[in-house]
Amino acid sequence: MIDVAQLAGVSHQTVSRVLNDHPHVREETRVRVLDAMLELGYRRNLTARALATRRTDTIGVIAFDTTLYGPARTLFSIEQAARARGYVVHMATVPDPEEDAFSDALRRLLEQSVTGVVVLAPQRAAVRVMGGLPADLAAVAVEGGAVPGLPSVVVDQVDGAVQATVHLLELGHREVVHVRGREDWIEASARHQGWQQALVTAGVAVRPALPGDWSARSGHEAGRRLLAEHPGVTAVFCANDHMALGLVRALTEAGVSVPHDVSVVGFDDIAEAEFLCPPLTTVHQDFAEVGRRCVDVLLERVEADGGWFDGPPVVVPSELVVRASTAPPGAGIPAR
Amino acid sequence: MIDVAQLAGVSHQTVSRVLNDHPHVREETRVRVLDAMLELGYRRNLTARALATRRTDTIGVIAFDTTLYGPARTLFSIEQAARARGYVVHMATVPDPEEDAFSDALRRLLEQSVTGVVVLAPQRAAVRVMGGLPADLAAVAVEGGAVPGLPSVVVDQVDGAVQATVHLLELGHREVVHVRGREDWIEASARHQGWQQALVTAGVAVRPALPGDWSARSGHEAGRRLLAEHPGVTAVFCANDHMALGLVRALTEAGVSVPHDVSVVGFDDIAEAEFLCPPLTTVHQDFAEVGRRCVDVLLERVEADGGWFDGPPVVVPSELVVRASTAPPGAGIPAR
DNA sequence: GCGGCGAGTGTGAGCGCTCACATCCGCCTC
DNA sequence: GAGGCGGATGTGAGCGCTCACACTCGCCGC
Repeated sequence: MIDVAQLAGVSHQTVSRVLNDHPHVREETRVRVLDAMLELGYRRNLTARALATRRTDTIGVIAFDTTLYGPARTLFSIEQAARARGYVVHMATVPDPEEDAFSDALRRLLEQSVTGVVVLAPQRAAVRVMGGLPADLAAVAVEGGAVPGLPSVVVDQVDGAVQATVHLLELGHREVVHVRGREDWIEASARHQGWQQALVTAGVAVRPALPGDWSARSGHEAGRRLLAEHPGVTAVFCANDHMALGLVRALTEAGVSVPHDVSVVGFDDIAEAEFLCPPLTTVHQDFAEVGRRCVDVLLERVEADGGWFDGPPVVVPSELVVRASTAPPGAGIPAR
Repeated sequence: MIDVAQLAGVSHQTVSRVLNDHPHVREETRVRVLDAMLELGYRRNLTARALATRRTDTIGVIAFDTTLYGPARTLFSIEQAARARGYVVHMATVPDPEEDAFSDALRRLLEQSVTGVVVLAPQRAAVRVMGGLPADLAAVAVEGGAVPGLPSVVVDQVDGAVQATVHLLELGHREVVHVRGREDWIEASARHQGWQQALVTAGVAVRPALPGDWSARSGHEAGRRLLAEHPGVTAVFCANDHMALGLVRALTEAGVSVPHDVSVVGFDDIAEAEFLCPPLTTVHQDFAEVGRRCVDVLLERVEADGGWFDGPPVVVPSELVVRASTAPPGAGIPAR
C-alpha cells in the first residue's frame, strides 16, 4: 500500500480512501492511485483491514451434514446471498451431533472473528449449545427450533405435515402411517407433530410412527416393516423424499402398487421427485428463500450488535405438491 | 492477550508461547497462563495472528454448484479433511460458468489471503482461468482436466464410462446410446469419450449423443427424444444418475420396460440409486476419497510454496456397480 | 574460576491496514 | 478583508499478534 502511495505520489491514507470508495477524493487522484495499483499488481489485504476495523465481513455456517438435500441447498443460497452483500462464508462442519462437536465448531468460528454465525444444524444438541453463545455475537438459527434470545428462520414444517396428512385423509384413507426422520432432529419432531395433529383433528387413531434416519435405505427398511406389521394400511406419510422413495421400492418389490394399493407422500420436493416411479406427491420447501432470509436476518442482527432478540421466527411457508403417488384407498398392504 | 499476561504475571510473549505449544515453557507457568485465559474468557484472535505470520491456515474452495451430487460430497469431505489438518474452509461459489465469474471468485479468495485454493469447478472456463493463477499460490484442480503446472485430483471418468459401455455390450446390446452431461463440463466430455472409445474398440458405430444438463428433467427430455428418434435401441448410458432416472421415467411412461426392453446405466452412484425402480446400474465414484486426496495434495503444495507442478494427476478409480436396470437385449424402443 | 550452553523468559519492532485528527487550500459571505 | 466552511489530503497511533533477538539463570566441563 505504501508502494502504491509512493508511485502515485500520495499518502497511504489516500490509497485507503480510494480503496474504500470514500468521497472527497479528487477524480484525478483516484485515477492516479488506481493506475499505480494496476501497475504494481496490488491486492488489498483484508486480514490487515479486519484487524484494524475489528470486522471481518465474514459469516460462519455451522452445519451437520451439508450433503443432505435441505442443508446443501440452504448453504448454497446462504453463500450466494452473503456474497451479494459483500460477505464471505466460512464452513464449519460438525462430525457428530454431540454438544462438544458443536461447541468446537463454534469456537473455531469465533477465533476467526466471524461477523455472524448461521447455525444450520437442526438438532436439539445444536440448540442447547446455541443457548450459550456470546451475547454480543450476531447469530441466527435455521430450522433450529426456538432458541431463547435468538432469531430463527424456519420452514413451516408442522403445516407441511398437516397438509400432507390431510391430503391423504381427504382422499378417503382411514389411517395414515408415518415414517419419521432421525431422532433428535427438530424437523423430524415437527413433521411428526403435524401428522399427529392432523390425525387428532380428524378423529383418527394415532399409532406409533416407524423409525427412519432420512436415508433411502431406512425408508426401504420401514417399507419392509410396514409390510410385515401393518396389513391393510393404504396411506403412508414419510418425513422426507428419500425415505419415501426407499419405501416405495420396498412396496414395489412386494408387489404392492403405489398409488393403487398404497398412497405415499414425502417431504422436501427434491429435484427428481417429479421423475420417480411414480412421481412423488410431496411437500415443497423453498430452501433458497430460507437461505436468503437467513442472511437478511443475520445482517440485521449485525447492525444491531447482537444482543437479546425477541421477535417471532421468520416462517417460510411449505406447500403440498400433488403428483402421482397418492390416490383414493386401494387394496392396501395384504396380510401375511 | 496483554491482560492475560498481566493476570498471569508474565509477558505477552509467554502467553503467545503457551498458545502455540512452544517448548521451553515451564509447566507451572503454562498452567498459570491457562488459568488466566479461562478466567478472562480469552479467545485468541486469528486475524492478528494471520497478519503477523502471513499465513491464514485457510483454504478457499471455488465451486460452481455445490448443490449437485458430486460437488456437494466433495466439498463436504474437503471441509472435513481440512478441519482435521487445522484449516478452515472459505466457500466461493460461482454464479455462472463464465470466466469473469471465476476470476472474481478467485480475487475474493486472494484478498482473504487464503493459504491455498481448491478449484472444484469442472468446466473449461475454470480451467482457463486457473492458467492465470499467481505462481506462488498453492492450488489444486478437482475434476479439472489438465491445467499446465497445476496438480489435480480426478476420478477416472473415462474408465468408468468404458466400464459402463462395455457392460452393456457384453450383455449383448448392439448399440448403446449416450445421454451426455452439460456442455463445457470436463466430466461430460470424459464420459462421452469413454463411451465412444468403448464403442470404437468393439467395432460398433458411434451415433451422436443426446444432449443433457445433468438434471432429471433433461434425462426425461432425452428419454422422449429417444422414443421418438431411436426405435430399436436397447441400451442407454446416461452421464449421471439423475438423468438416468428421468430417462427411465420417460420410458416407463411410454410403456417401455427397464431393463426388459431397454437397459440403462447411470454415473455417480447416488445414495438412492439402489432404491430406484429399477435399482440403477451405475458407476460409483468415491467423492470422499477425492476430497481427502485433494487436501493432501494441496497441503503438500503449500509446503512447497506453490510453484510449477509437473507430476501426474491423482486418479481415484471408479467402479461399475451392477444392479437391476441392465439385462440382455429385449424388445427395444418400438417404432412409432 | 570462567566460559559455554540451553532452558525459560522479556523486549521491541512490525505485519498492512484504518481511525481520529490535523492541515491546507480555495471559495463564499458579510 | 476577516472569518468560516467544506473539499482534499497528510500524519501518527494502534488493531492483537509473532518474530528476532536479548537477557537471566543454573548447570556442566575443564
